[in-house]
Amino acid sequence: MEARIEHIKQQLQSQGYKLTPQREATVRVLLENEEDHLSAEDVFMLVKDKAPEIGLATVYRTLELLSDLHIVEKMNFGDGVARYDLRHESSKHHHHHLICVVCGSVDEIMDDWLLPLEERLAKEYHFKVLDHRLDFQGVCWRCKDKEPEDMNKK
Amino acid sequence: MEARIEHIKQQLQSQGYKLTPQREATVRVLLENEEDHLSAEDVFMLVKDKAPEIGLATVYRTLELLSDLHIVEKMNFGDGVARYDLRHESSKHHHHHLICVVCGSVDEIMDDWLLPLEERLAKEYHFKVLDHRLDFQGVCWRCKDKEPEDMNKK
DNA sequence: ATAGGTGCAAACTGTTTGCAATCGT
DNA sequence: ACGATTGCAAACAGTTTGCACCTAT
Repeated sequence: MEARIEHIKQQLQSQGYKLTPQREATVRVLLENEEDHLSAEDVFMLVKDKAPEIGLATVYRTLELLSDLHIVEKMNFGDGVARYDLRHESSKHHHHHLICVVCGSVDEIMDDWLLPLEERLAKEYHFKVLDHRLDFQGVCWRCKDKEPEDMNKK
Repeated sequence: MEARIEHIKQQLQSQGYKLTPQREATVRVLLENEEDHLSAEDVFMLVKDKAPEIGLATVYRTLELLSDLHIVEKMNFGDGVARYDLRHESSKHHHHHLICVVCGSVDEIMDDWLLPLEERLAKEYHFKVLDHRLDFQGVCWRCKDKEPEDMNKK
């Protein structure tokens, strides 16, 4: 964990940015919630525990910066709220999301199932794929047992 | 075209809603721009030609209503703007998007390539898929020839 | 008359920005 | 001292909502 912070610090410094206390606190929150797809507001509230004086704008600026440096990934499920995830060190991992329409949970699956499709796209549509995202809406295993009372969204 | 409006009218009426002139004008705009992924503001401006007195709120309400009835699909590429598309009559078609990072164009491909994956999800993750979306970011055939000068986003 | 629908303006939400104060080197 | 960074508040964009009016039954 310290090693990963150190690594991020170097990434920042190599681009002329500093790892300020606020930025470090933000990164730590992201590290501690790596699987959670936090919104900026979520991050803000968690960071306040570590650095109570921080402002929401700083969190936004930090997340934006980290996103520009491809240290975090900014994503966006259809609800108009940006969510942020630390990118995993190795490989441009493509994660896919299982979004439960009942409880709102977002699980991740990491397999890269789409390589064959990308090849097909290149061939049939002459489209050069740089990245992709794949989200499934449905019912997660946790909710599948409960009675299906409220399956209509909102 | 008139037939499709008639069909939508019946869908509305079967749920107790009316096809008011404003709603009809909105639907016509969607029909005339079926491939365009219009934002609410786009729709608003186009509808004003047909029904100048219409308010933006009505457009939002209409799009929301049509979305609830699954007549249009509300979608959202990462830019914080909701976009709307008429759903194609037949089948719950899953369209996938080819988003060009150079020119911003959004092409659609209609094939349903993911059925095998959905089966695998059910088996391996016990996730019941209701819908999915798949977007590819990359370079479209139109831009691929031009020199690759400006590949950095924003 | 009554319920649904509309236009307008105000409210709200998530995000960005201007700016003066502050920090680290 | 200098440029980068911060906190705050105000600005912003897209969307939603409250409400009085309207319009078909």
